[in-house]
Amino acid sequence: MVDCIIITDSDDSDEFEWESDGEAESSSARAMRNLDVAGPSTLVRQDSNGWANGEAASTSLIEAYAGMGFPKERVLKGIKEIGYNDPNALLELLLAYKTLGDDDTAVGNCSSGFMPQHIEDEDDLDSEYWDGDNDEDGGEPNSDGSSDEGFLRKMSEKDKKINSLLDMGYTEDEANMAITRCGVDAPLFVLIDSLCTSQSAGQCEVTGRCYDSFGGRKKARLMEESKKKRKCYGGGAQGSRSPLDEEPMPLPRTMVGFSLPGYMPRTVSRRLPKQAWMKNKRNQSPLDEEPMPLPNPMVGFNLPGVMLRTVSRRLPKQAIGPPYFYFENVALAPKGTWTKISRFLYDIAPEFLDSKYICAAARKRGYIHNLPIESRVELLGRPPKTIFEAFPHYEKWWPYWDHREQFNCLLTSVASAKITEQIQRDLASSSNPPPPSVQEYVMKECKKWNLVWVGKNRVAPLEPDEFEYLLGFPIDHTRGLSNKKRYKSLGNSFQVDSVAWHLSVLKDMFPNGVNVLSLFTGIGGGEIALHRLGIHMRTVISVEIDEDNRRILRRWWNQTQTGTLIEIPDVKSLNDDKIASLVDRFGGFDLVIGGSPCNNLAGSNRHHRDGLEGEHSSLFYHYFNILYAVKSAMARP
DNA sequence: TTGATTCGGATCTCTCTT
DNA sequence: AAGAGAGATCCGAATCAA
Repeated sequence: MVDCIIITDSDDSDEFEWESDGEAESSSARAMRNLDVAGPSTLVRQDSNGWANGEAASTSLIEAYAGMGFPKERVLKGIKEIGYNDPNALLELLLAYKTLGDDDTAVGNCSSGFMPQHIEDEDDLDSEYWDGDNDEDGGEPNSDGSSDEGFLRKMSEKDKKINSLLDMGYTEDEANMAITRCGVDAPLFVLIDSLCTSQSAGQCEVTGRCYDSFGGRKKARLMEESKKKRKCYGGGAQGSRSPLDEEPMPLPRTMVGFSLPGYMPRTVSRRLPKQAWMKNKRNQSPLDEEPMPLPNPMVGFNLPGVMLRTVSRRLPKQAIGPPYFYFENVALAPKGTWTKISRFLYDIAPEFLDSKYICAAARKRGYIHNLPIESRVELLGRPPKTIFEAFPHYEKWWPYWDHREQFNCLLTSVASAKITEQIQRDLASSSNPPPPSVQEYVMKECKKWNLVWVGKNRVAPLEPDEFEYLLGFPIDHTRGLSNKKRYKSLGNSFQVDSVAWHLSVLKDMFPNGVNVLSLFTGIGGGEIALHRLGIHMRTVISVEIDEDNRRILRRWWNQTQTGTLIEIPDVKSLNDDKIASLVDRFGGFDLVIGGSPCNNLAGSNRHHRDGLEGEHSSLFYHYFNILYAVKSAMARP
């Protein structure tokens, strides 16, 4: 029994130095952000209009919307029409502009392509599953045509299709589910196949405990039908078995599949032409999930300082905390991955957020959580949103033809000297400005590797401490490791400000602090987010396989925290008994947080992008298992 | 159809330690 | 000399937006 490595009680929170000596001129800005003052004063609460502390909205507002991808001219035009006082209406107008292109005249009659106002509709629809209450019509979550006539026509079509499916022996639930999933315009055969697919997928070959929310009502029928209907996909190819196969794997609690409360309308309007659909089907195993479209822009449910229309999502009863949970992974995972993850996590819609709306570097991530999403609070000391805000000293050598304002995703490795030297040679032997072909090559490499200009014709990768700064970590947080290791650990971590935005709702809910179960802790992005929010961590059970990462967290903990840190190296060792014992010992967990390994999901993995069943990414199922075990242990009297 | 983006990995060489 | 560890240098494709 060596699992519990360390229990630490530290009482000194003032000695840690965020700032290293001899920083370049940007260090003052960095120091400002890294003044690690926890507590209410670090928070900026938004007023009812969504403006932080009633902040004036003029220039920063325009910049904020421009940062979201809206042309400044249109922002100005929108402000002329709406004024500053109603950001929700303004955003809606901008989205309408975007939807309609330049045809502004029709704005008044059009709903936007992705606004969360549809969420409640879908929510209602889905909540029928949670409540087992079918007495309401599922409704049509979204439609471009908003006229009454169009609406009635669609409802009539829908009724016809529901009746057809009822005649075939499907239940009203299933019929509604298929229409929700495929759209009311989908041909009948598409609806039938979607039911066939979801049933066979839902049954898959997983055995063991079952958390079927249908309460067994349909199970026998599903078992029988899935066997029968799998034939339509030509046999039993079930894909490769995961390393976890020897362990009983609970089924997802529901098999609702693609009907996601809180998810965007595009989810339910995916319609493929028959041929494309057939082609698509041929390339998928019966277990493949429907793809989940990503929102564009990827702004999550709301952003600091720019509140969208108030989003109120209703979670399934089983998903409601305690414990609260927070799961993170790459947004651009292989097709169907997020649908599957969501299916395992109460069918909660992922919140897709690109951190470029929070900081100066892109980081497209999906977050599934059961946290409230209203009344989020922004950290004081907003992170820089552009490259020059973050590193003003680079402006000196930045050529005018490099138009980057933000970095791409910070990965786990950086460019070698060979690349930067090649760039230097090419530029030195070119005219000034260099010819378009050279510019194109240089820019491609700069974007690919996040290179910065550090001298005449000279580019260089970001330093590890610059990674730390951009990702919201204290400067020198990972110092002491090799550079290679620092890049790797940082590249695998959270963007702290983004996560803090989501977790900020816990501040008022747990004035006495939280007990945290932290899975795949890494270098402690979640813990640092909580700390920067001024949320006291009474206990953190941290599960992290890498000794270097554990050491970094331990060092940070000892210098900033007064609570108890318990480290567990291997997530696989955290069985139900151990979880029950921890729950007993600490009185349960308030937060279960973690981002499971993305190795097999990430686009830059050329060798083993094997999806959720890959060697590392399949550890997601441990997150799922552990969450359910915690919930189960906490439910016991 | 094209272009842009992407929490990576295998293998080699170099350096340091024993 | 052997081994360990760090760094360097290769290596496309899935996915999505335009």
